[in-house]
Amino acid sequence: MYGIADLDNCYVSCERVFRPDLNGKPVVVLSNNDGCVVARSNEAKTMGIKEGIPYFQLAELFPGQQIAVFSSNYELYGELTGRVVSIISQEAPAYFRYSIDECFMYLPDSAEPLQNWGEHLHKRVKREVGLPLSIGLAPTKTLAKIASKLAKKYDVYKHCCIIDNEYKRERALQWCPIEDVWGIGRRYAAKLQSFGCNTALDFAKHHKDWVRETFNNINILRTWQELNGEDVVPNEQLAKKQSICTSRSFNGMISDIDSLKTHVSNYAARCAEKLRRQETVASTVGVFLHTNAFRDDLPQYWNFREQQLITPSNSTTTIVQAALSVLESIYRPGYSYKKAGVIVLDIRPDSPIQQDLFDISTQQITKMRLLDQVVDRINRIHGSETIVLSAQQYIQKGSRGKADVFANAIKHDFKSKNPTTRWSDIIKLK
DNA sequence: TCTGGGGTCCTAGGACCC
DNA sequence: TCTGGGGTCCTAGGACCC
Repeated sequence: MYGIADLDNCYVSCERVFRPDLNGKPVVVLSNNDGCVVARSNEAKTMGIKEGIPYFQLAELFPGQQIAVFSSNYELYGELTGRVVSIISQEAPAYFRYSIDECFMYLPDSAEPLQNWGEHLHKRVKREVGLPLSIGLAPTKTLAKIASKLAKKYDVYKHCCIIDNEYKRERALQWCPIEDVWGIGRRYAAKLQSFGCNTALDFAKHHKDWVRETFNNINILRTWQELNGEDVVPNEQLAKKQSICTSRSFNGMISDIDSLKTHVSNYAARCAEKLRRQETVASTVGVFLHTNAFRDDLPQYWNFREQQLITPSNSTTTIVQAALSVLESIYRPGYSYKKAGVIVLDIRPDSPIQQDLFDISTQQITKMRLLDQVVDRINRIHGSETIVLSAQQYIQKGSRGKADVFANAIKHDFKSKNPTTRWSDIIKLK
């Protein structure tokens, strides 16, 4: 039996942990740069606030309404959800983290009543972390996802819904709109609806050959099989990422290459750090650059290029150098850029690297490795960007203060504090 | 003024090999 | 007149997820 444990309205619920006064009220959390709505409380959903609407439209669309707004605070969400995963690791015999707010679990058939187990897990997470967790259990992951939606929607399930017989399966599929099925996105949903499939059940009742011929795609065939009770969606194979990307939209627009270099250096440094954290190296470094696609009044330019490293690496210095050289090759003056990003690819385990005959000496590699280790340690203890390469340093107009990395590049006007990770934000009781 | 960020997988088609 | 067959690898584009 598979289980999925899913936090309700994750970001909003995290914000409410330290703002219990907002329970029962409409709350939204915005994307980076306070761009658009990425999380909504149930009250905000009921009001009709759609996911993804730009923040600046909120006031126009819902004039005079009291809506609590937060910038995203990933430090907080990461820390709180980490606590939830730690509880799941104690309660579930096997699990894997699927996203920031979801864990798949595998539960062997046993005499233990699973309903009680699920309700216990929910209560424990609520008591110890303060976050609302919904649990769905079923013979396949796709059905478990549907069960968790039911668990969220109807109080009668007490936050844990189990699909464990044919009758419940049919009822659940009949209840579930086709576009809510895991693996059916907007495109497939529209196509299925054009064939009269409005619920998961309509789709599941079609013949397998019809699905094969109509879509000619293995993923949607698997979804169909899973809805019919066949466990075929592969379990997450690799915990390690095969590509790592760091990108940001700018607060405003940037035209000069020097500012772009600073940003790209920082994104590259983040990628290197992510590589080291998962003990891997990459052999390709790519950079992309965008103008603002929403501004049809301005000339548009988009480009992406990549470069092979002679020796696979996770060194900040090496990755930053490569990224900057790619940036220079794709940069075109005369445009206003809105977004840039660095992607590292061809990722493999960091151990016996094949040393290239023509690359820098082993001695130098060892030196850079030690430097990265020290920098990582200091940054971990004293906060994420205490030490940076000089290329990463933002030069503020008129001042040369401490590198204020990202902070002056991203807008977050409504950010909450970090009482669980920063001494300066710790909550004081009278 | 203002429109997110980070991933995975599949398929078709072209280049190239023997 | 008539121009094979089988395979791999790479890339771009499109779909999906949270």
